[in-house]
Amino acid sequence: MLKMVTVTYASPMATGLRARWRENAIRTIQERALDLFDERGFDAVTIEEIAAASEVSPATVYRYFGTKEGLLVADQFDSLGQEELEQLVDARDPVGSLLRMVRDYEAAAGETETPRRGRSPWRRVRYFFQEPSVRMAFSATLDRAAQRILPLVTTDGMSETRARVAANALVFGYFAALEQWYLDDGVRPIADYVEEGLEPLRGIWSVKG
Amino acid sequence: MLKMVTVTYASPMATGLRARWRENAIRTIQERALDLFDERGFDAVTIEEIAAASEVSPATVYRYFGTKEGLLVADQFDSLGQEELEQLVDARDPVGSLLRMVRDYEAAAGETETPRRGRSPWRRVRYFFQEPSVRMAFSATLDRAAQRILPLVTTDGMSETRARVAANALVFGYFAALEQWYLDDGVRPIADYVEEGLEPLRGIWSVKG
DNA sequence: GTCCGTTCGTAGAGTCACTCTCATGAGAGA
DNA sequence: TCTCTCATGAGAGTGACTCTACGAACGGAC
Repeated sequence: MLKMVTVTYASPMATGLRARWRENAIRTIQERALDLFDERGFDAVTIEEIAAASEVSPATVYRYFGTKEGLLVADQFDSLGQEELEQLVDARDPVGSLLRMVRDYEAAAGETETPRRGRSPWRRVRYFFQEPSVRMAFSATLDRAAQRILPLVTTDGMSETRARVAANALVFGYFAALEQWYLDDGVRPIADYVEEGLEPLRGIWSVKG
Repeated sequence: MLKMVTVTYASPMATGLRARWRENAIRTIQERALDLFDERGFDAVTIEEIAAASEVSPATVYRYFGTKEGLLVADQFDSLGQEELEQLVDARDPVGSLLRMVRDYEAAAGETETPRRGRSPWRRVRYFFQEPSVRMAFSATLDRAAQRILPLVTTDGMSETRARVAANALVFGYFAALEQWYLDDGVRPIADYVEEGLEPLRGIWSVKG
């Protein structure tokens, strides 16, 4: 059975008590889940166990994450509003835009998270590439991202077909770069891989239609 | 629950009685399934019903197709041997190779299948883009295809990262072209969309690393 | 501080995709 | 014709995911 879900994520900077609890629960569930996955493997852990370990009901886990895979693939992209996305993406240079986003993300992550292994993002990303069903869910997220950026990477005079190809190339090219980063044990920053790997794609946006 | 499956498909030109029956069963199951899906929608049909309509046991459906989505996404690529693939793909011009494969496929399909709507490939492809879980399964197939062609599209001096990006761009670019073809109601042959859409990707293999 | 409406987590039952094991029967080879 | 092989079917089981109330606590209004 292959399910697809869209989940509403918390609004940024929630202030109420209720919202605070929610944010905390989300974090707790994700951490407990990751602990269990690391300990016994993704398939061997049930949602019920995760819920119990997080002291919430299974229904709550589904409400927050939609699917088991959603526990790992908390899609950054999906939570972005279309307007925010428009501000981030420059149709003239989508590769550069992506690169900037990756750099910003890495910088932000470097501040809040412990750099040692066993911590994010390593811990999660491992499953993206090792656990087939998670990889699939991640692919689906990227597919959705491609659809969303489609209008943003379409330059004047570019045919719709080429625009679609371009969007997919960009997004799944990022996937490829990320995988190489993972396979290299993350010795260099992700941005390096994206920059080097996607360089040839720049031609797509500088060639005449 | 998101499952991933690899299924062994029938060897080409099976000669025995047993094998013949098998091939026939596979066709029957797929057709009955498609009938039911068209009639009541993908989600509303259970494997049990498909099995009953095809006069086989549910276990057999799973044996042949692995998943419910597998009934629609009978991956052409997965059934190809690596050697065959190597003969088909020219590392100098992967886009051209893909184009040739698409043209051959369309030509072959044009002979055996009725051209009118409601017949393949239209009937099946509709689900690729409309049914989320099927779309996901198709993405996964393409992802696997990208991994398989990786060594075949790597030219001398191309870094591994760029090779990965190239493979993904090619395969998911094809996805994009196919979707545009679908959205256009298939008025022009698929090959046209692939040719036009992937044209800018040729630069990837003609640019210096 | 109290009351009310809304929101949100929980309980519980149900569906169905998918797995596994085992026994049987029918093709395939001698 | 006999036996070996192996695919099929039967049946039980697992667990992801859904749906429908229900109850409680939050937040605002006064």
